[in-house]
Amino acid sequence: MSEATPVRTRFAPSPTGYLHVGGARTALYNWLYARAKGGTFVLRVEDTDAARNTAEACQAIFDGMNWLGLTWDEGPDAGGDYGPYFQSQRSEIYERYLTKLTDADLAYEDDGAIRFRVPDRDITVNDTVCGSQTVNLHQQGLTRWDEEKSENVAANPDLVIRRPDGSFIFHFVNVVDDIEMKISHVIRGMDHLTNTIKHIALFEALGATPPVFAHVPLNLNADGSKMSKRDQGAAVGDYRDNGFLPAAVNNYLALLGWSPKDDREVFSMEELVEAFDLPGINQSNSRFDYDKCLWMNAEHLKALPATAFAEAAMPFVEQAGLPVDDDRIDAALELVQPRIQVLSDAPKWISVIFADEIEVEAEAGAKVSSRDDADSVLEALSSSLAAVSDWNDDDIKAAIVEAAGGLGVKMVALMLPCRVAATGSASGADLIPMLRLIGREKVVARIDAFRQSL
RNA sequence: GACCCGUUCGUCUAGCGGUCUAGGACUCCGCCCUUUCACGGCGGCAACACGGGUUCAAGUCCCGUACGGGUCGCCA
Repeated sequence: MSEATPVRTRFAPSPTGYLHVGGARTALYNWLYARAKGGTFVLRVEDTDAARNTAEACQAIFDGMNWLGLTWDEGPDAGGDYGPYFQSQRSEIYERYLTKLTDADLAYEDDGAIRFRVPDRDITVNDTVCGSQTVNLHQQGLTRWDEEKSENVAANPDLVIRRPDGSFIFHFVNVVDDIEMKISHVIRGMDHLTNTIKHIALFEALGATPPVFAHVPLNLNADGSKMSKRDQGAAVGDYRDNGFLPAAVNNYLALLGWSPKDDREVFSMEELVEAFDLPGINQSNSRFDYDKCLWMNAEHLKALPATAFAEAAMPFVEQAGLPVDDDRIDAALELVQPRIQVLSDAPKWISVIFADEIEVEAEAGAKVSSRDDADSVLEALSSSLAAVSDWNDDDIKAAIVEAAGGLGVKMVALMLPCRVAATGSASGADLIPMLRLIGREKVVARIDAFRQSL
């Protein structure tokens, strides 16, 4: 029977001006589940709080989801049979459902507002992640916690579903929309778990069968605090700007609160769809680990074909003002692909190839200049490299070996001085290919200049 | 305050009564590889919140405590 019910999941964000990673993960789980089950993923914008909802705020959500590749089958722009997909445009539907309630005497007016008559009986939610719990809302709602007084005060257990100004309350529209949009599975944050009892009461009062619920644990900062907009890694847009791959972010987010139950960690989107299922969702909150997210991105970067990597890196190269038409760009990118963690690192690593002048980092420079033989080492390097007629990797290496031989030291001893003098840094991409790309004249000139500065 | 959910290495997690002297991953450290820098390979440090039960046997089941999170709105 349930097999016959088509899977329809939804992500219902409220436009806040950015897509939060917590929201993105919820969206991902809904998307993944719909894809895995051959179902439909619906995007619905919960913009009933008109004051703070703007077109730009909505666009930020769409941009974030599009970047992640979490495309929706129904929703804004995509259309669908159950629109409109903005709650602000669905008042007529809500009025119709409200009439159902009032006609059945399940709602009544109270001081201009309208309240739903909460039933005085046990209601049970069977959550896929958290198990089942039973509550009598009527009895529990008799008192309520007063924040200012710090004590419980008498309360009306009946739920306000429409304000005196005619606007509807979240709990009501949320349920109505899920009924109207034929949502089969509600996958959302654990913060809604307790509210779900209210929702079920509403579903039942409206004569609808509640969907399957799966409340996923929350993501917190590394220190256990709540993630807010300013926190590192909180906004999806930052990942795009910092050179993360969407697949890597999805991969990391998927693993934060869900596990395939084996030792696999690096997944493509297709593999994620294949492996994802509701029982794999964990029950406890998790903390965001930016380092591991970086590692994940590096893994995805390394797995990219060289052309795809170059394509992904190019915007960052261009933004840094590097000569994108230079024929050494592709070779340079190939050199850094296995080494960088985020695409935005690429320009830093390769800019030294194209720069007219370089600045030697103080710490790196000191490592070389503090050596007694610094001057003779640099001189040997300079003259040896200057004499290379065919500037290729083998001959460059041979020249360094030769310089070392002349000084009676191993080649290894010259690598760091050479790197620092030619690139200005003690670390970076594979040195000999780097020297090749920089070019003989520049390499020699830089070594000489560094020697002068000693 | 009431109610709800949770608690395995610093972090993400595997574990669904014996195979756990608790496995994998990130981070950190060491070794190897190597022309440097990295990658990679190998190895190391590091956890069952606490207390009671149940059981021949508990990380795994039950109860309590502590801690963390959430909900109690005419916010979403």
